[in-house]
Amino acid sequence: MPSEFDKPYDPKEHEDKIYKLWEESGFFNPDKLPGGRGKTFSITLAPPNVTGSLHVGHALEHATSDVLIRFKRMQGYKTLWLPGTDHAGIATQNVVEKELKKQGISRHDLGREKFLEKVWEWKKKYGNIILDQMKKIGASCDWTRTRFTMDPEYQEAVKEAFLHYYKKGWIYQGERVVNWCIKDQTSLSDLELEYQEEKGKLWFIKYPLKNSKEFIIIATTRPETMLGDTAVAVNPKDKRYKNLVGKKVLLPIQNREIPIISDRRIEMNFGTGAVKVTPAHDMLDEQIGADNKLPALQVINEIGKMTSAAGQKFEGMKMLEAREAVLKELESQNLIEKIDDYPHNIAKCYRCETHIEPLRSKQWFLKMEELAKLAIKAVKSGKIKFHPKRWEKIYFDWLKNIKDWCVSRQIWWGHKIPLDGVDDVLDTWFSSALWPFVTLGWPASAKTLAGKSKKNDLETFYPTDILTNDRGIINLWDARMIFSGLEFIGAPPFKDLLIHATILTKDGKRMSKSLGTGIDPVDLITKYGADATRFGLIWQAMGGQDIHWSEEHVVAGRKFCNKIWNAARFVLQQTPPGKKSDFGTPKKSDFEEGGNSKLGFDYASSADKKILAQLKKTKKDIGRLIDKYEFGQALHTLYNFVWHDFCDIYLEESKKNLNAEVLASVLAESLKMLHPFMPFISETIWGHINNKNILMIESWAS
RNA sequence: GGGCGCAUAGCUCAACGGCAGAGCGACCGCCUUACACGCGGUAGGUUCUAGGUUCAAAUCCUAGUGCGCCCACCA
Repeated sequence: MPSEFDKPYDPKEHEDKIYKLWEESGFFNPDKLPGGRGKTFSITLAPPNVTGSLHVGHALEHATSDVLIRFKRMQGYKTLWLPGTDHAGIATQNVVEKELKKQGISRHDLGREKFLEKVWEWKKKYGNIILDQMKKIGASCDWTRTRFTMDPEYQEAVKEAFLHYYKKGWIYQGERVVNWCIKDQTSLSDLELEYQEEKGKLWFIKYPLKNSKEFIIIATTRPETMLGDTAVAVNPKDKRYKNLVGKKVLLPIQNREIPIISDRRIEMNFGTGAVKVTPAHDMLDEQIGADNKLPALQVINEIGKMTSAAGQKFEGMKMLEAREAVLKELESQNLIEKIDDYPHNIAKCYRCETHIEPLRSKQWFLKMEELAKLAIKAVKSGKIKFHPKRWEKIYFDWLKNIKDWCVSRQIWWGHKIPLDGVDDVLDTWFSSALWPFVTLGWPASAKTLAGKSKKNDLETFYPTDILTNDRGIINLWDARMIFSGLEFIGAPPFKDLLIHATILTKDGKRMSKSLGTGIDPVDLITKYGADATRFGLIWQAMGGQDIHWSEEHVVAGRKFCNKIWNAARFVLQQTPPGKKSDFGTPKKSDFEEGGNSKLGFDYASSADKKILAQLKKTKKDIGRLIDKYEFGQALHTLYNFVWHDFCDIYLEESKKNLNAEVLASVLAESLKMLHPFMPFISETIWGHINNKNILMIESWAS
């Protein structure tokens, strides 16, 4: 009886040791796993950004992936869970810039090369913190295969992918109004915006008609852009303005003649039904401008200041200063009809929260039409299944209304666009989209397929079995991985896409680091242990439903650990030292009449028979539930069996009427079932009752 | 503006057409030799509201209220 059993279970005494044991065994690596293992089971980790540390949502994701991997490993699959991190372009550039700002340095002071060195330093430090956090929660990833989205091989792969599209004619350069962040100095995709309601105003401005004393009144939230107006537009069905279409107005301040045109996209019910058209600073206006062959006048530049086209009076002013100046001027000319309060959504950069300035700019685009079709078909046909199914809708809605993907970014940290004379980098999601196959060796592996006796990773593990992530990146990442996999490999990157619960704060708000509402899983692990943390997360995240964070379940997990610990202690007390071999596992025949092992049915009491039957059922149920990704249900079932059926009833019974063999084997089987969920404590106890194998690779079926 | 999700015990959540459950907390007994991170017991619910379908509704339908999320070019 080891003395450590004399105290309550203390995870700190065991977890690091156990993790080291697993790592040294080599069994995280599928190539080192014993046995035949014809079937494979693979997951590529959703690579966390190297921007900082993980939160409790990641921990849930990693705990559930680890349940699957450990379960399948014990079931005899050749299991690979491939880890890594993402360079996360703008996000990482931003945090490093912030860090430098504390020292009073900007990235421009350093210059591109020196700045990138700093980012690499950051990556080295924080990339490792993230991976260490994963180890703490017990993730059984194959660390020998760890990848980073900027590894040299990865850079080659991104180049290959880009050029593949380029040769197909799907990459083109276009000058368009894009979402421009005036702080980060880069374009952003629609998916990289966040909207925030602000108390704005709606200004009603009188535009004088040419050769007339009359006005047409337009409504706008952005009066400063009027300096770049090249038309006024109304709906063709709008009777109020029918006789004005085709006439001209004299644009105030600029004294420029601009036409009144009609366009069906104009909403009659908004404002006055007449709209100023500024093709250089609004996406809809740009389209209207293109359809009506209007010129585009850029009056705001990429740093958010007025250009010479805005007129001498305004040139060099910041956008908001210009707004005041323009309004003052209009006021003095008595051209403001009225001002309404108008709360509306303002687009902001999702990384730095600066207002987005729609701006005309030369960017690289990837044609999406064919790729979107591929992605739609893969899910429609059932090759890829969403869990829960309803998330498909988010995916289809986006793909069906897809716009070409602006893949260029004007930042420094990222994959360079592999064309001569272009110093832009690629959208970070362009490289993430290739993750499931580049991490398995594409494109090099794809070229060396023929004639090899040993299969390479891509052949062996692609398509992966399941991917799990938060609903927030269904389109940003999942959709793009799906069409990339289909385009480059000819097969979807995974079979199942599991959208897990989003963990909200107790009062239902999104967890956010900046708001200080995030919870660090490492704090929980320190306080309660990794198994308890895993237990709490899985226990609470029953289905795909959002959950309000609640630490009580982690408390329950800690208590459960102690319960298991003490049950093991009791069983060890009932078994004389040196009789480790008695902890065999029941065989199929043990559950059947006529079985002749000493655990056998015929030898057992009714209590023995009952617990063996309950064990058999529990094991079956748990296997079925894990395969359905119902981890919470599986854990509840297991908890009920271990605590109530085994400890409360059978253990008590065995105090009166001991069958040491049955007692020991039920403990052994319980540990196996517990292992995917609570790997540390189960492995620790296993070490005391069995000296042949480590539990991690014990056979589930037995 | 459109779409989706949620509303069940004090709190966090199960149950998805057939007697409403768990964890945490509360209360009352117990240091019963595995475990007080425990054991035994108790209290606590008109399942958001109003209708409807059904022999039967927390569960299905309709409308409403509240909360959360996503999408969208009403400037």
